[in-house]
Amino acid sequence: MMMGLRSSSRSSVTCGARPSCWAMPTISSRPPGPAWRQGSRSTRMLPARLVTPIPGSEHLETRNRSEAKLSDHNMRIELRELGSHVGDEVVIEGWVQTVRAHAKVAFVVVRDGTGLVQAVMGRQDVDPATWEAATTVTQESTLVVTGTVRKEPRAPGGYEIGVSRFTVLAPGGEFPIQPKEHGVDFLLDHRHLWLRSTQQRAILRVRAEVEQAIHDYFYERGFVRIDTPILTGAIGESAGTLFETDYFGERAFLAQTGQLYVEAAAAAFRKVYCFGPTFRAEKSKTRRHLTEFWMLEPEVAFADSNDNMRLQEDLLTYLVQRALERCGEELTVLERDTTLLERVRPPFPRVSYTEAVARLQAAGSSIQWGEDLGAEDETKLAAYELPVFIYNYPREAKAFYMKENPDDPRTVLCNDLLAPEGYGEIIGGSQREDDLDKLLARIREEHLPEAAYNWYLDLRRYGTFPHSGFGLGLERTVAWITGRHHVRELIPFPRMLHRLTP
RNA sequence: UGGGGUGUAGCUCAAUGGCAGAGCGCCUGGCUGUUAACCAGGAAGUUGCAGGUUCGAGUCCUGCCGCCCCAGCCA
Repeated sequence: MMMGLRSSSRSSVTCGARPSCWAMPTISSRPPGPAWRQGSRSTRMLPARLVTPIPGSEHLETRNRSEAKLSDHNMRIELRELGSHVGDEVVIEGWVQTVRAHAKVAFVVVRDGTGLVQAVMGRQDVDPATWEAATTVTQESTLVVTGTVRKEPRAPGGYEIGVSRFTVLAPGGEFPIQPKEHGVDFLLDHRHLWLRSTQQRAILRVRAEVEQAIHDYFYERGFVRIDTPILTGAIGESAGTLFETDYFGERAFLAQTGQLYVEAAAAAFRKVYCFGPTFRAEKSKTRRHLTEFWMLEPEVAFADSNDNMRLQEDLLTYLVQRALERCGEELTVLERDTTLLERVRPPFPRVSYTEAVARLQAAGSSIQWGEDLGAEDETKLAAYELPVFIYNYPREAKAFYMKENPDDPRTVLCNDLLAPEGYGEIIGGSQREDDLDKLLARIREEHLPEAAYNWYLDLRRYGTFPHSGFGLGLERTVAWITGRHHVRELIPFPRMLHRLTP
């Protein structure tokens, strides 16, 4: 959340797990596996067939349409529906994944974004121009292929298309990303092309599913989505961690949290959340940091810190279950061991900060009460199968807006949630200080600009109320669910230190 | 900002201080069902930049630059 306000070798990217076909260029150093075989999403969650007769299509160029004089039975389909078209002559559009051309038979594996299919032709079964086109086409060339669908156990995905027409809409050129490992830097420089690879597609599908699950979860529970501003005014010392921009001659900053705004909205709607991009100018260079990332921030009126933790574990359980239920193929492609994910159920273990320090000291750590937990400490504490809550930190280690713990004023009512398997902090939350005088005292103690927080203090002047909320880092959460090492792969176009393009 | 690595063909990497190479990709040819196909051949290099040591530097030394990992900061 917004703690910031307080004061404010190279390696090869395994884009995939194994050095393998470009379809899953991976950061090197992983054992080979069969992930590339899992190209097709098959028929899982296939809704009604999305069949569109070619004659109605607007985007195919005339020449292609005229070349494909289709009978009434010819249909343009998406590859995910392939299984329901066995025996049909269909038209597919997509990109070349691999080509295997022999003297008298050729195989072209086509990806259309919804699935994968092998197009096959015998030399004597097609005209010379078609044969020439299919045997000289290169990776990522754009195709329109007409042919008959049949079951074929030898084909990837179990089906293939016997080609009758094969049209190259555009050449693939010398596609930079090859069927092999690449370095991280190279892949990130080509992120716009890397997205097409099997593992990257799987990763981003899981991300999209989790995002949808977030909205579904809160919608079904009566939360109101509040979109908070991205451009914000000056708020003082914390500027070092904020991206500054010019706002008609005024200083403005890109938001690093929506929390203050959802606190205001909580008094209007009781249960609210915001979910959007957030910006941190910290010069962090670790696998857990991005300068632009997506954060979910629920805020609930009349919820105390315990209610807050219950919401967190219930939400996270829901998100993990959704990913397991609907992204099984993606997790398989990613070679994610899902045994631990399947056990994610409330309640999660709860360890107080004070207890955590005692445990760490007993284990030989030199940490002293009052110090914030380091990454190594967190990893030790997260040695559970479930995510673990660490709650009630010393107030000096946390943000000004966190509510003083009535049972131990040295601490505040807050929690971090540490994911297992070394993924670390994915949530930070707290009960908010709802007492005007105490909040004001904290703002002064931190030497924050009081005037900038005047409207925030109004929330305590006019019908103040107990409330709690938290911030969940989307990329960190999805990194854990998908088992990826670095958050940069969990966002389509990562923004990091010294990386602003593509 | 510290600490540790690393930089050689388009890409991934080799090369005791002694002729700069392989695989992939690309081009040419061969091969009825491939599975990252395979076989044969071809094109492809200012070894990150600037100095230095040496008969000789990709290799050793100094400085600079880029990137990666870890830490701090946090989601």
